[in-house]
Amino acid sequence: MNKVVELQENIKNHLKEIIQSIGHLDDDFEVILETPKEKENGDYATNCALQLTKVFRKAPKIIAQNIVDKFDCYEYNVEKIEIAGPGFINFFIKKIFLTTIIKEIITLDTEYGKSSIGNNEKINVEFVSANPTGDLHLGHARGAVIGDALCRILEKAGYDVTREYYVNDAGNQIHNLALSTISRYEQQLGIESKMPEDGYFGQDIIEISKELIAKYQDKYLEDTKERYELFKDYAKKYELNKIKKDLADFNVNFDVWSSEQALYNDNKVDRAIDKIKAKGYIYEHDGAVWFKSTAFGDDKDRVLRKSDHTLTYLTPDIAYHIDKLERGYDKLIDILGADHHGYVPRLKASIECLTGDQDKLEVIIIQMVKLLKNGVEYKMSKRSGKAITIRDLIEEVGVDATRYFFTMRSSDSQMDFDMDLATKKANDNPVFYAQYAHARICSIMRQREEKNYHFDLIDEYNLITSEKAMEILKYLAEFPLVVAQSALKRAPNIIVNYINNLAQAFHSFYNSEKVIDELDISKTNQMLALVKATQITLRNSLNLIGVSAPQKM
RNA sequence: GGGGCGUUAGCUCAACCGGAUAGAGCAACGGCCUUCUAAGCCGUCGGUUAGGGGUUCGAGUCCCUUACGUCCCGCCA
Repeated sequence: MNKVVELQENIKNHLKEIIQSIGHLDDDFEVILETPKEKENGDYATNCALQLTKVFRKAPKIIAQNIVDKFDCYEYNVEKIEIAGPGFINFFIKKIFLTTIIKEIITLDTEYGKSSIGNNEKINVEFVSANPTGDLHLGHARGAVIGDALCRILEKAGYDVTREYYVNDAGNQIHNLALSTISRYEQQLGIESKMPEDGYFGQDIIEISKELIAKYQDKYLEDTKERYELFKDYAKKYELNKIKKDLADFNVNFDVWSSEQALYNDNKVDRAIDKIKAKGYIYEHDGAVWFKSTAFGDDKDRVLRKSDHTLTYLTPDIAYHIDKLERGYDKLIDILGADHHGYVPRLKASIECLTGDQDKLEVIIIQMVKLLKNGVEYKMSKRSGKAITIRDLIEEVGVDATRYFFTMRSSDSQMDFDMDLATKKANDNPVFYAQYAHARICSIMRQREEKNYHFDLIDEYNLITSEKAMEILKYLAEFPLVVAQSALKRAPNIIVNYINNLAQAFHSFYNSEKVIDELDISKTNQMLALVKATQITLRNSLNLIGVSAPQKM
């Protein structure tokens, strides 16, 4: 906890003591200290007097006055304290105190922003998990970006994070992938062959068939089990490798790739059914095996084993979640597309049934992305072969811009992705605003080296006093709190807002005062330290959303 | 019919546990490069927070309701 954050905590505790001393003994009462929107309203403000009107049966301003009378300004580095509006208490912190953050940031460097609110809790974040049957599209890209940013943020906030991708390498869609590959293979060899109705019509399947021909020529024209298995595995691997490469190029990396097929191989799927059965929530009806999920809040019971004895998608997925929990995670987070939200209650029902605690699973729903091209909606379809893929985004829009664009929106609002805007007008993208601030600082630092100025790590920077500089300092100091809040709310977009605010504060500062003043060496040294601290914080915050911090632009 | 998410400035979106005068960017308009990067800064314009009701000292935020958009409601995955 840095000194500024510590001060906030101390002020809160002090206020609570005062409130208790004047008669409100409720230990659960929490004093809220917030940063007012308007600068005139101080560095921090509390509404506690307003909240206490009912307890004390007095006007809020009188209560506020009672509190203010007892407040020890000297001890808490408060320069001025005042009562404003309906009864807010506003605190103005001594400027010199805010500058103590500079030394701390420079000392911590890449570590700055860390906190321990996560308490090393083991948390598993599963995201993307697209079927290995084609390219990752726009929706996957959004999920990938938000999932990855969330993981980075959780780690910074002190969680022990595992990034996991669940590969659906069994089931119907893989069957169709195999049939599609066989069909393309035959077509490439000049044989008339019909694609399956639910087949995959993308260019990638044709590529796979070409590779198979290069490898085996026309050896597999006969319809055999061997051919089916071989082509299936080949296509699966091809698609999965492509996904892995696309994600890696998108700056998204996973710790664990879990296979659905492996769950079958290890007999974990049958065991999952047995476990539910042992709890007494399995019954048979119309020749199928059902899970009585309505007992756990689902709106209808779910089939686990169909009357043709094959399993539904849900069954291995239950086994998968049980497996994750057995691997020792305190919490599972699934990041799912909005089209799967109806699936959540049944999954949670299974967790509730088997562990008695459905809150072990947390689901983040990512709303749909609508693609616009030339002003009209461009339907995404994995099978049309015409959809915009994650690869297209990397090449046409760029990794940084795409990541920034997806992260800046809250995951529960739908968004339009305007292809023309994202590509043609790339320079207007807000990501450049933040990166530019960083590049400007780097430029100052280059000058520093040329002119051989240094900045010493002193405790108090007495020559930094301007309003613009104070604005920056306040943002710098709250960074660890912002990260913590972003982690707790599972909301990476909070970081983007923060980056924007900090960049703005810096640009404004930059335009109003010179950092390097050749006539005032000691002030220059102090200003350089402030700028350095800003650079570190900008870079660390950009890093949380996987966006680069360029030296030059 | 049931449910999830959304509806805030012309457009795209913010708004911390219910707080003070609802903020940014884009667009429009007017200024600022002899000075560390003008991909920037400063200013102007822009709002019945979809409509209605309720809760209270106080509501964009909580509750009810209506409308609209979107997604889901399978022994598909």
